[in-house]
Amino acid sequence: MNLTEAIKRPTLHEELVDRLRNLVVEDALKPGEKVPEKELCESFGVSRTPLREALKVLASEGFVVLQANRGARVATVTRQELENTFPVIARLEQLAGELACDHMDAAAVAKVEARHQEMVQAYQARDRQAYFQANQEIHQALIRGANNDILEGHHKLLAARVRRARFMVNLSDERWAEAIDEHERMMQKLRARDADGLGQLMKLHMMNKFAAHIKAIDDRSDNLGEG
Amino acid sequence: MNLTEAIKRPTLHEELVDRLRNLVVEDALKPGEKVPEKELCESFGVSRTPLREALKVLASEGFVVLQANRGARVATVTRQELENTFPVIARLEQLAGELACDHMDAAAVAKVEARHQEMVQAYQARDRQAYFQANQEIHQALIRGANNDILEGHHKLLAARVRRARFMVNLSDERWAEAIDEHERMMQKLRARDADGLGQLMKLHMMNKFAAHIKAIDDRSDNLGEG
DNA sequence: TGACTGAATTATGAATTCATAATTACGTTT
DNA sequence: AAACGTAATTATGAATTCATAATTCAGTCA
Repeated sequence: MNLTEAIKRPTLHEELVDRLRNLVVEDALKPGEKVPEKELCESFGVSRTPLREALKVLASEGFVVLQANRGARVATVTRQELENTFPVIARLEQLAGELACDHMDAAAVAKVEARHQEMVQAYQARDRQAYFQANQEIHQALIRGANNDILEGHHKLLAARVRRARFMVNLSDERWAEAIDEHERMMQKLRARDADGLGQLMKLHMMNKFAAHIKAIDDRSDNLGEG
Repeated sequence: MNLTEAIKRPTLHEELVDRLRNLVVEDALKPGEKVPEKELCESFGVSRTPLREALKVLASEGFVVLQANRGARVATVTRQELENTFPVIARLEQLAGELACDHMDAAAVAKVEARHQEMVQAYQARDRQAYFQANQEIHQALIRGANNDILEGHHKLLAARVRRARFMVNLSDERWAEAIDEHERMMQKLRARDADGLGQLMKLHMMNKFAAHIKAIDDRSDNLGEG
């Protein structure tokens, strides 16, 4: 055992990147808006240099777009981008499911079981907030259980990139019931340590989730007469 | 048709990020070395501000690691990281293969065919340089053919991250012959527009490539007595 | 009144400066 | 001579400054 663990104090730079990314993901900065450098500097109490460094990083992650001599704007997530991102996330989740079956220990599986029960209860109570929370924790636990930093990192970025889309659409009752059922089957595969099975289900679950998402967006567009 | 296409002059920032990343990928800056801020500033003719911005981006991409108050070092690609990265790339290639079958037009397929022939000829001439070149172009064309920017971007990053590993190991004659055979079968699937088939083969091809890679590394370690 | 011109203002990109942390060099002590 | 402690030097992170590009706004002319 190593007693001299490296001290992990987050640097100003990382801190700024995280805070800024959250502003975008949590929708405090709206898509298309220009990023108010000055105000952010004041509210964070830093000068422009570290803030701009953070913006460059966020740009490389796709959360903002830089326009030469015109600063940064919050990236808009287009329909096309959603459709491109979804399958990639689905494949990463598939891989994660396979690896998680092999790598998670009993304690980790038990934790997922617990979250799963919480999620089912949230569903029965029709508590969307609690449902989303438990749902996200389950997926995170499975990704984490895959024990693959690269996979986790890329998944995290992609998931954050489309998370904002969640604010846009409501989960239909029908889809909600389906999702619960899919999760139930996923748990069965996990208990049985059926790696390929869990992977397949997770991929399918994601693609279904995304299809419902896209459908909800389309329906709303129709209502607004946007073709 | 739009005659007023936006002028795409690469900004100093992007230019720097690309140049620096190339220094790492092409092994001009060796893993573990500290990044010589001063010299790079002089050789690029820029001040520290934009260079450091670029370093932050490279850090988020994983090519360098930042140590608080101790600057940047070129990231070392560990065995563990290779083993984590390979399966992720393989899944992305699988998805790319499936999408490419659906999206590539006849001209694009013809181009891949041509590169494939060049690659086979390079193999027959045992011209490793030409082989690697053609091989990479084929994979890039298939990824591009998937017509999915998100997929392409993440694949590009991951591929660049492990590309340096190519410098470390030699392709064995046995594996070389296998690889050619796998590519031949991939072409058949592409011609037949068998999306799932091509995806499966591309995943398999990647995993085989990586297994050979790992084996070569292990063999060399054995020779050096590194256990 | 509305579109155009050009000066004033502001925002942006990049260099420079400054405070501080880390490293090195040196002298002291045992 | 080796190890420790301290001063000098260097490197780093971040603020500030500066030159330039973009935007705004007032004034002019059709």
